[in-house]
Amino acid sequence: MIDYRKDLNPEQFRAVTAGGGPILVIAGAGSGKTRTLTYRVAYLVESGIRPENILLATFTNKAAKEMTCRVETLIGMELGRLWAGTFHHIAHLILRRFASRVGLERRFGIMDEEDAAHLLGTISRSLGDLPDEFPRGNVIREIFSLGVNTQTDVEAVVAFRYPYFTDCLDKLLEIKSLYRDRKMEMNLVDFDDLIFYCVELFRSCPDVLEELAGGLHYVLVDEYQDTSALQNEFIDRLASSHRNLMVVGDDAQSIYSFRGADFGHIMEFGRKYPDAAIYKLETNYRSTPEILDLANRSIANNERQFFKELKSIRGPGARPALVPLRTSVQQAEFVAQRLGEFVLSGSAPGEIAVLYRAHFHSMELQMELTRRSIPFEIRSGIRFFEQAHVKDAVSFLRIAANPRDENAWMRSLSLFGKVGKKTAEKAWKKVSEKEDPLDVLMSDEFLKDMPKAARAGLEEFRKIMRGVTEDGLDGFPAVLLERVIDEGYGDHLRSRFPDAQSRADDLSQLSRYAAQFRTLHDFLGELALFTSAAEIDRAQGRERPEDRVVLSTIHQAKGLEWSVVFLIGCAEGMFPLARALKEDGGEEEERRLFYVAATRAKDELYICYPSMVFRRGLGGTYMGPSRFIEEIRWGCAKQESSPFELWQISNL
DNA sequence: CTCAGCCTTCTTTTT
DNA sequence: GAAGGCTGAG
Repeated sequence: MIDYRKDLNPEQFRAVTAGGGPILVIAGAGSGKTRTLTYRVAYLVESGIRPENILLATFTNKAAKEMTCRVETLIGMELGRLWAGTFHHIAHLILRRFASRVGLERRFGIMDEEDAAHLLGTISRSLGDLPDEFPRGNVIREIFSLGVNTQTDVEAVVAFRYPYFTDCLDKLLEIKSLYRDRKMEMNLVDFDDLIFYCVELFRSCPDVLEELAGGLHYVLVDEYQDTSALQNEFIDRLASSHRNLMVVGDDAQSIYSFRGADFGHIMEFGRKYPDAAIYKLETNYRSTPEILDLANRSIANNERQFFKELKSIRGPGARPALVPLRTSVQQAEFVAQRLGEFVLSGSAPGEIAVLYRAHFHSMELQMELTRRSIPFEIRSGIRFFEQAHVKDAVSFLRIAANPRDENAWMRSLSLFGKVGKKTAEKAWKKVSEKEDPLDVLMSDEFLKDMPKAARAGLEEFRKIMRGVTEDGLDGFPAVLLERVIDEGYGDHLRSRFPDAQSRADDLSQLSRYAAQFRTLHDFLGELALFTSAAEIDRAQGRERPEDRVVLSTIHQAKGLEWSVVFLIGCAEGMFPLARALKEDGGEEEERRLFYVAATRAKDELYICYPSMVFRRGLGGTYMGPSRFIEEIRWGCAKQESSPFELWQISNL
């Protein structure tokens, strides 16, 4: 039995042992939010609620995995059929079961963002001559996505967020409808569709909703401040039968408005559910008072927020260091040197993180760390499944799983010598005429009137596809993936990439991951929703020992903590990022991001900024320190009362 | 007509 | 560092 009183503070205890009904938990940074949620699940299970009657929605796969593990450790048993996962994951499970009720085929495939953007680009180009300022595929995708997530139409999104595309509106609407048709033809859905179709399903099929919501006695939502309108309706409906909905979040840490998140949802939860109980967690266990003081002073500059006062329970520590530097190269040298000193004095590298606003802010540091052979783990940049070679190899499997997936055909075909866009298109045309494109591929007819030069390549393609399809759909995904590599993709890698070995290693890792899935559909479905190699490691329970310094964007650092945090690139224009300030409420969102970054640190915080920023073309420009630094310093003329310790460069 | 290689452009944040 | 556009070669 768990001793809740002993393990939890009074604030947490009240939230964990609360009764039913709607509950809002405002959880400040480092106040034990995850602890509260995991104990709540444990508490429910110990009170006799069956795991399959509990739903726990999170934002990342990692958070879901971590929380289930922690609950299992707490209660000393496996949770089996607990509904835990990201919104997309849960929606995916539901949609597989009820696809036909919303007009989808049961075996639909999932497109990632890159595929979606590419398809949208192709569609818009097919509309003929477009002005140069017409949005590119990835921008169109963003516009549509924002529309779906905020539950508004394209007109509204363009009017409020993209007024400069007003002239393109008619074309955009046309593209949207073509996009919908093409997805249907190809039997594909995009990320947003997963949730959107579920909500449609709930709206139009009360019997389905009743069945699902009836089974969910308790619904818990993590990171509620980052939910979109669409996700909100999804959650509300799932909790509609029993109304035992507990949402946990912190309005001060809402940082995803760019993809439709609206922390208005957390602010207005009490109005939507007038009988909601509200609990606040305001004790911070993580950071020293000095670090917390800095964070509190910063966020105080925001107008729209819940009032709360985070208190540290820790003894005094060092003031956060403010480190002015001349250039980003010097900044990289400083961080690398300081890291070296920490490691020499016995700190574990895994207890240290370097955070930044945007991927490319870490370029110089990456080079410097490599030069000094300081091992680091980078949690940003290209995501594992979006790397070309991973998508290439997987595209053969996608054809096998869903022969109508034109994207996959085009991608695979184009990989071979002398097969370009035109030949690939021609091949697809021929193959898609018949009911089963794979039959045509294997027949003699396939090579007829194909360009002579391309025949060898097409033959190679056919060889791989034969390997992948000969067992029908009964082959194990891991085996099929190996076959793609053995039957020719391995050669392709070696001939094309200088780093073929490391790419091949990626694929073996992928194949090991694939081994846990029985069918191709299970594998491909999950694959689209996972995002990083690190997540594969975690999913397989072999997280490596923390022997590396972590480099991460602030976004990806949310919910994590380190003993020492370096926040780099705190120059005006880099952070807040000039482009983000153009958005409505952009400054406040950037400040929340600053708040998230600062509150990741337990013991020491270094805030670094280069004063010279090199920009493309025009040499170096002088940039002052971030306004987030200046506004905190303002009014603290005396160095003794400043929240910062100014770092002397001569230390370098 | 088709492909491949070179050039320019842009690079916020992510399930 | 990658994706689209342009141009020369086949």
